[in-house]
Amino acid sequence: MRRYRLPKCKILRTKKDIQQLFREGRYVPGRYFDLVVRTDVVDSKVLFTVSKKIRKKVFRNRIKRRLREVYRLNQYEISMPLHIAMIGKPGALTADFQQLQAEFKQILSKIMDS
RNA sequence: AGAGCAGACCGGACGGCCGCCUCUUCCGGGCUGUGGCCCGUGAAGGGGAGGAAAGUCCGAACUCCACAGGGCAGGACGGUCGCUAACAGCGACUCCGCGCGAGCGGAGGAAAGUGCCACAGAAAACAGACGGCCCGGGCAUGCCCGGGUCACGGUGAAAAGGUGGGGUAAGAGCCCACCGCCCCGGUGGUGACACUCGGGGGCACGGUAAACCCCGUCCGGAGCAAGACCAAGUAAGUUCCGUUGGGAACGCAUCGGGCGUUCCCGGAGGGUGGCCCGCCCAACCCCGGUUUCGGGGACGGAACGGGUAGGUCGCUUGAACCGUGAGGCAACUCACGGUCCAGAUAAAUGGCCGUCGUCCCGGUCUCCCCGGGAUACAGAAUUCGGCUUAUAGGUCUGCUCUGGAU
RNA sequence: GGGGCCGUGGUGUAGUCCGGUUAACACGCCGGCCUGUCAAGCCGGAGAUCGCGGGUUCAAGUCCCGUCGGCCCCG
Repeated sequence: MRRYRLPKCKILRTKKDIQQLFREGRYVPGRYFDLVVRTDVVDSKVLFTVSKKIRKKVFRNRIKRRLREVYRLNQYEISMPLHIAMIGKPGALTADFQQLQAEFKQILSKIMDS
C-alpha cells in the first residue's frame, strides 16, 4: 500500500533551487492558489508560500498547512519529476478542502498535458 | 434582586483515519585509528505553542569589542519605606484630587537662577489706577488739575486670603473674632508625614519644570543576523598613513663618524564606539647615497572593492516548575522533597471527519426535541523578569451602593 | 530575529528643535481674462479632525505616553 508521506527532504529549501524555480518556472494562476512549475528536473520537490498581504501569521501558516495536505494526499497524481511552488491566496483559508483538491488535480492535469 | 469596584483563573472536551518536527533505545547498512561516527519511506516509546508566543517599551543573563581611572556632555528614573539579580516592576504606607461608596488617578524643587504667560483687560509678576467712590484746589456746579483707594464694575486660565463686625472723607488686616496661611519649637512615626499640642507673624510666597534648569540615584558600546568553527570559493586586489626625532648618564670603540643599555622630553597613527584629561598599543630589514633623503620588501592600521548565503556549535537545566513547611500585613524570602517540560531554520507542533459542551436565532413556546449559526485574540525563533496592547465566552473570591424580606 | 527612520490639502515638501490663535510654498484642481482654438501667461477661488487615542498646559501640528500604517539597514 502506498503511504502518503511528505518528509523534509521532499521540500525545496536551498536558495539556489528556489531562485531558479521562480526565474525559469512556468506560472499557472488558480482560484485558491497559484503554481510555479519547473519540468527540467530529476526529482519531485515542492514548497509552500503565502503573500504577506495576508497580514496575520496564523492565517498564512494555516493556508500553508492546508496546501501541504493537498500536495501530500495527491502527490501520486504526478507522473513526472517536477519542482512546484504553491502560492496560497486568501480563498484557500476558508474554502472547502474538497475544492482545493479538485483544483490541484485540474491544474496538474493541464500541466502534464502540455 | 439590581447596579458596581478590585483581584485571581480557564480560555473548548473525547474519539477515529492520514501526516510533520525532535529526543532515547533497538534494527539494518556503511566507515573505522575499536573510543565511536554517518546514513535510513525502518521499528517501539517520550515530548511538541501562548496568556498574551505580540508590540519591542523597560530591566537583566549571555557573547563580542574595549578595559588603571577621572571629568564633561548625554540619557533614564523621581512621595516614603521595603521587595528584587535588576527594572520605568511589585507590596505596604503618606499627602492631594475625583467618586455617596467599594475604589481610582497624581506625586522632588517655582522664597538658586533664566525664559514664557497669546487674546481680552486699566493692570499679567518685586505690577498698575480705566470707569466708579472720596478729599482738596480752580472755572459758577455736568469740566479740569492734584491726591487717596481696591471695598465694586467689566476682562481673563490666572488679578494682594474668606466671612462678620469695628473703623474711615471713602476705603483697606487699618483693628478685632472665627476659619485659612506661613515660620519656629514639641510630641509620635525608620520615613513620607501627622497632631483637640505650644509659641510667633497681619499675611510676605500667581502659574508653567511631559520649558531650560537645580537636587538625588543609576547608566561603557553593540547585539544570538551577538559570536566560534568547518567546508566551498574569489582578486594573499587597489589607494592612503605609520614603523621616528631630540636630550642626559654610563659602558664599548675612537682620528672622526659611531654602537649598546637605562632614563627624560617631544612628534605621527590607532584604541578607549560623543568629547577632554589621562592611560594603553604594535611593528625593521635590504640597496643606492651616507647630513637631510630616494627606492624595494615585510609588518601594523584605515578606507574602498571581490567571494560565500551551505553545515556544525551557540540551543535550551533555568534568578525553572510543582508540592509541603517556616518567616513577613504584603511584595517576597528560606528550608526540604520531587520533575525534566518545543528547539524549528523557505521555518515542525497539522489536515479531514464524528460525538458532546457553551452561547445566539427560529419552530415548539413548562429549556424536552428539531433546524441553522457562532465558538475570540492570536503561532515559539538565545533565554529569563516586568510593562503595554488585543481578546468570543465563562468560573471563583473579597468588597460597595440601592431596593425588598426577616 | 534585531536595529533605525517617517506619517501635514489630490501629489511633493516646510513649519515640530525652542508651544501662541487666518498651518506656508510649488505642482495639480475650479472659475474668469487673453486667443479663431489649445497651450503658456495673468487674475481670483476652493481644498487640512496635521495617521489615530489619551495626557501635560490657559493653549498642542509642535511636549509626554500608547497605538496603527509605511520605508530602510544588519548574516
